[in-house]
Amino acid sequence: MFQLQLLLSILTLSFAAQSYSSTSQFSILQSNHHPKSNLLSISVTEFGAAGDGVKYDTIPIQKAIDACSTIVSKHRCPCHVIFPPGKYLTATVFVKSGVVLDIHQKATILGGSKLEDYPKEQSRWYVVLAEDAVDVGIIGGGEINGQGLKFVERFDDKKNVMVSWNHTGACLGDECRPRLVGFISCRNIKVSDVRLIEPAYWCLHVVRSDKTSICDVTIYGNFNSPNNDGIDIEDSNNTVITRCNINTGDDAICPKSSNGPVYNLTATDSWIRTKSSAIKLGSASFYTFKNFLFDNITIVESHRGLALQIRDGGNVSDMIFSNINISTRYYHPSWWGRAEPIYVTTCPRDASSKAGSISNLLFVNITATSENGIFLSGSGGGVLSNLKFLNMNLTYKRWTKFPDGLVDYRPGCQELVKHQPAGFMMEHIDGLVVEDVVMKWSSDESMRWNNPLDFRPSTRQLLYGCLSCNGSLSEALFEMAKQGLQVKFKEYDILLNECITQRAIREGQRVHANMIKTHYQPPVYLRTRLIVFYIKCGLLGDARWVFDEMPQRNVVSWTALISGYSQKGHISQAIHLFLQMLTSGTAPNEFTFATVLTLCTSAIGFQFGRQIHCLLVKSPFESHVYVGSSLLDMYAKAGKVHEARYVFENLPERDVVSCTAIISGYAQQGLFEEALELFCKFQAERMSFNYVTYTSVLTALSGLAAVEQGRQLHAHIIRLELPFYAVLHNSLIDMYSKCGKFTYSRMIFNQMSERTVSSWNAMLVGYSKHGMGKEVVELFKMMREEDKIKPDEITLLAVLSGCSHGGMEDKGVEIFNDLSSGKDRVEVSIEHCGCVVDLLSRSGQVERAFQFIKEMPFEPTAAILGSLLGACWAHLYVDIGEIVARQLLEIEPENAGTYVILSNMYASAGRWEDARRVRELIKARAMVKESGKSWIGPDFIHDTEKHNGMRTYIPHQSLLNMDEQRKKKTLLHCSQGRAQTQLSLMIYSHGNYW
DNA sequence: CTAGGGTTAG
Repeated sequence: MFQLQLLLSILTLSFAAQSYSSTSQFSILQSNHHPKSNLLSISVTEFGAAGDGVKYDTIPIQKAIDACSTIVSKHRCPCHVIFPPGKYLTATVFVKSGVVLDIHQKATILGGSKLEDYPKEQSRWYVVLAEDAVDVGIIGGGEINGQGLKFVERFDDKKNVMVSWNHTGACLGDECRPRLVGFISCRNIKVSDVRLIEPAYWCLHVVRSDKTSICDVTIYGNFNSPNNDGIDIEDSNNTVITRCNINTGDDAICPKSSNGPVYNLTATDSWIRTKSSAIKLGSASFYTFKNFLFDNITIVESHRGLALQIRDGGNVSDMIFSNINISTRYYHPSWWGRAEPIYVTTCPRDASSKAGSISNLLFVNITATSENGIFLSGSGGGVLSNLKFLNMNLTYKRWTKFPDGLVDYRPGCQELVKHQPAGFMMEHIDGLVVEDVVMKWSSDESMRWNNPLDFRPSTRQLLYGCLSCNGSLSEALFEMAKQGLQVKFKEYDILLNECITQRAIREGQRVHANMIKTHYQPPVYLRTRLIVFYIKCGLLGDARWVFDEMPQRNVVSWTALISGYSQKGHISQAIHLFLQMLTSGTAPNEFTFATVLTLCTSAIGFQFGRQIHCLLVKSPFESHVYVGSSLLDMYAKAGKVHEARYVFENLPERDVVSCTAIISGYAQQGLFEEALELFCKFQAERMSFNYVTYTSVLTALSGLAAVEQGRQLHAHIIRLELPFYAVLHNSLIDMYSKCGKFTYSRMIFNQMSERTVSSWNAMLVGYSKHGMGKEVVELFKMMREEDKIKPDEITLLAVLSGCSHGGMEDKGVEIFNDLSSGKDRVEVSIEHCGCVVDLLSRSGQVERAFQFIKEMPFEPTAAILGSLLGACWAHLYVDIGEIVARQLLEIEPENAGTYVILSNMYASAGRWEDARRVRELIKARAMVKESGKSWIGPDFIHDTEKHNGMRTYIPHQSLLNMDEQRKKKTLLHCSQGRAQTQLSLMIYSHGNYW
């Protein structure tokens, strides 16, 4: 099989190399640099190219190419366009069939940085581009330079920020940069003996092409530029890459199957250095990769060596990697890769992605020195099959100090997964041959790799098989049915685990049924697994049934069920269950606390949350990170940011979630500067973030209308190549919209693969806030026509307020009528009614507004009546105005403004006497606006407070500050009062924590 | 075995 594949690859190699000369039968080429015959070569200088690096030579170069093209069709032979020594500044030049760019060793084609000179379609932004052409090439020993740094934002490792962002306003982020050299739908391509330098984006891009030979090409891209891939072979077949030297910031050789398969790719005798993956298969690839050979390749100082990251479906098979020398190391964790010499995965990008398959890989004669191990992870739906590792020499040692070395990077599959490093990390593999593999560890103690081979559970099943042959659930179930009574703990455990990971409802039910049928009495552990299984499958009732039937329960069973209720939003049931748990005498653990505290984030739950905190103080879990983030989040959500911060500062350990929780705590309370300050602080401390952090930071930036910083953060987010998260996009939309940058927000909105109601709302609110009534109405119309997402209260509020401020009064009323009845009915609140009154008032329909107030199911607020009173004055509805003013004065008798409007209205209507009377009234009552009073007290109520007639104990500031000894004493003291609520009883009735 | 942070309005 493999021999055959090798043969195929070699055949491809010779075929592609010969194809050019076979078509150029008339070629009698002269020496490249001293052309004697003008017939077969044309110099760009003949068409007026200056080559001074200043003046744009786009037109002369194109004329030379076109002239050459004419020669090609006339004489049916190839024609060379010669670039003599010099610097030729240019925007896109289009290479035609039969034309070869022949660049002198001392000549450079320089990509211009003015994007307006490039073609209209961004898809054609290349410095050199061939489309639908045959027999094309670039040769001659010269250079094509994309001047990437003039376009690109760079990542500054030291400062951990992006710098020098360039864009034109017509485009955003990645799209603002031309690629360097492109061949689209071409055949017989030869790129040989050229230097491709500093691309602004991808460097050499071959798309939907056939028979390409790339040899003796040097590629250099700035190490800190994003997306400057070396060679991208997209939907193209029969490609040979040989004797190339690639030193660039992003993936060096990157086959992509975006719209079609990639067959027969050979890369040999090359040298690669990259801050990303040296060889990467599977960046947004959906189709087949087959018959690839990589031989005699040296990879140095890269962030990942050989990477097969099949995250979007597609089948990969028959690959050989032979004679490869790899060194991989850590760089900043925001770059792809974690120093794995070999990385193979089929983890889908996100829940909606198809799982691809990978089979028949041969790694032979591989030497690697790396800071991390080999990572082989299939996924539930995409097992890796038939992997062979022969004759490998692996050395593991660390020589850099970048963090997060113990975390593998599987975006979209399970997010970041912490694990001990291993020589080979393996998961979901079927068929593995390892022969003559030597692994050595450096003596450095810090590595502590005592697990050369780590088989994750799924792999163990497949390899050692208990019940299951080949890991197939249906076969395992068949076996289970056959064995009946014989099935015991271990088998049930494996089966249930598989059912849980695959969310296989029917299968899990059969396992459960088998237990019942055979009168098997599952131990607490297995019953708990059943609970988890039912919860994961959304069958809460069944989970509860298993729980209720349990003869004994442990903390895990309780916590699992509480969490199940919590996830489904059944807050009170969850709280009730927790109280039952306490009554039963089961001590909560850190998992329970982390779960239960999240139940207290609503206003109703806060009192309860404080009591949990009391309980926590006595437990050993007060300073646990997970518990701490829940706790601080609870305080923050209750508006108590100081307490939240206090909890945060006292956590002995911080992580992304706790840091994000405190940032978003500030942001949600409108303390945007504080949120940003913390974010910057964490950044300086090299804390790692994730999309949730960025979402919260964007909220803060949006609140401050800080577009510039928002844009920088956006650039940074793009660079991270995160999988799609709607919430993150929604925050971006909100940020740009609030700042009035609708080109950006709308572009993000339009490009979203899946929108949520918040996406629409963020857009609508933006338009509304900027008084763009027409846009509001149009977008809302689109939302209704698309009919995918149901509008909610916020949608209605945004639309109504947008219409009222954007001169679309009638439309607003119409939409209100639509949404306050019918199938997509929205719960109407007093705010909505206020908007409607405003709409009617503004359009002069004072009587209708008045009628509406009478009929609406709320008592009108002063603001609503005030807006109507204003309209009465403006449109001189004195009778209604008098009634409204009276109502208003009942609510706010001391509001002088009401009298003033009333008096003015009388005056406008010529009722001078009434006007004077009202003015007298103002004077007589000597109305002065009273200054506000309030009672300011400590946030933490001292000692006890009355609550529902019961006494409950609340932690107060002094308690938080106390040392352990005093804390206990105080609590003990508290516990002497025994008339507490049910919970308080639990807390204090024991001297120690259970 | 069980656990924490997230978008839109006011």
